[in-house]
Amino acid sequence: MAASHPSSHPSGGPSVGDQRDLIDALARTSFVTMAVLSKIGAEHDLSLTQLRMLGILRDRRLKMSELADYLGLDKSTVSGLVDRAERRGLLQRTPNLADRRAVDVQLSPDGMEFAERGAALIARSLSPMTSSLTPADTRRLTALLERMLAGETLLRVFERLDHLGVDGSGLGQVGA
Amino acid sequence: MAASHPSSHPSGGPSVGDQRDLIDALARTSFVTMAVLSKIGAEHDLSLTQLRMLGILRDRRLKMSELADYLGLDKSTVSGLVDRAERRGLLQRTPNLADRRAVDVQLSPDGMEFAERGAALIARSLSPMTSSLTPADTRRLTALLERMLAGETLLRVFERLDHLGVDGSGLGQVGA
DNA sequence: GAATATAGTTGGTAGTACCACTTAAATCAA
DNA sequence: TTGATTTAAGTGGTACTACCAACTATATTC
Repeated sequence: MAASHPSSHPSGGPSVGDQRDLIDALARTSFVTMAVLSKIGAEHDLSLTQLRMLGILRDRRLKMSELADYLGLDKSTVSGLVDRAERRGLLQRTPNLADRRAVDVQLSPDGMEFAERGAALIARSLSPMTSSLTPADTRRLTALLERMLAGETLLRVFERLDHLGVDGSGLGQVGA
Repeated sequence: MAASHPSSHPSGGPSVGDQRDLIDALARTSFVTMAVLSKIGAEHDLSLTQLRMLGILRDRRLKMSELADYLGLDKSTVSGLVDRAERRGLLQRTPNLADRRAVDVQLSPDGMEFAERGAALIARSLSPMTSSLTPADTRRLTALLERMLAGETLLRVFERLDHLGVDGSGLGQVGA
């Protein structure tokens, strides 16, 4: 995760080194961000995944399988996640009216309040990191990240990964 | 995870809205980055944590407890992680010469090669996202992230979280 | 040299996440 | 319209992650 290479790149090249630097910075940023999120979750007995689930359900009511798609997880995994969250009173299952096989999931009033306060708490916990920037840099960084993310969704990212031969050119097999 | 608020902020204010925008962008970026990392790991039977461990050990040889600190995990958790990685031949435990209680961990030759190829693969997999930026923006974004991260380590972040009363002003208790 | 602390491991528990399988409902086809 | 297939959700089983409490062996301190 820590690159070391000449920071200038060969004359006409596509700035491979710069890309590597950015990727390193992204990875580090992400680990820090995730660590904060997961720590805050842990303080309230919520895993990152549960946190994410609440975040997604904050402004949506979804069928189980849709929720699984959003999270990028197997349906059976989501069954378990929803079970536990329902047991804690954070969300509710209700039968889907249009399709009697399907089950809708939505936050309970308690869950909604919990999610609201959680979002505020997360913002507050990350702000020490973000506030080390000047206001102008803050806006610049946000703009750049948004430009980079434009049109990116987990689904699209995964599709690329599937198609672009992660396997074919992969790591080979070392262990069992 | 998706904010919606007026993008300009009241005259003299400390740009609370801008901070929120940045935090949103960071969270989204992190989820995408993590999703890619964990997908690639999964293709090769490595969890995010294992991936991270290999990344850390790529240019370091550490005692178990130091590794635990780097990862922010309990020592017993790291015992298990190292067990499994060792079983796959990715790393080796060797007794520490200076302290006979301690155990050093380092990548095996296989593990080193694995980690090298993994780093390259990760770079390739994230590059579709990063390459949507112009070379100049790539460098700008990297610089801003690095400025933000300057002096940030997981330890410092966690310390702040501990001291800054995440509990006191937290979410209250809703579930069990 | 005895009390205490530290390094690492073990055992136990809860949660995450997968796959293969099952059941019920919906859709498609002959 | 019945019969085959697909789809939604959940079960059971396994492996891994991560924690805590307890334990062993070595270090440090008094």
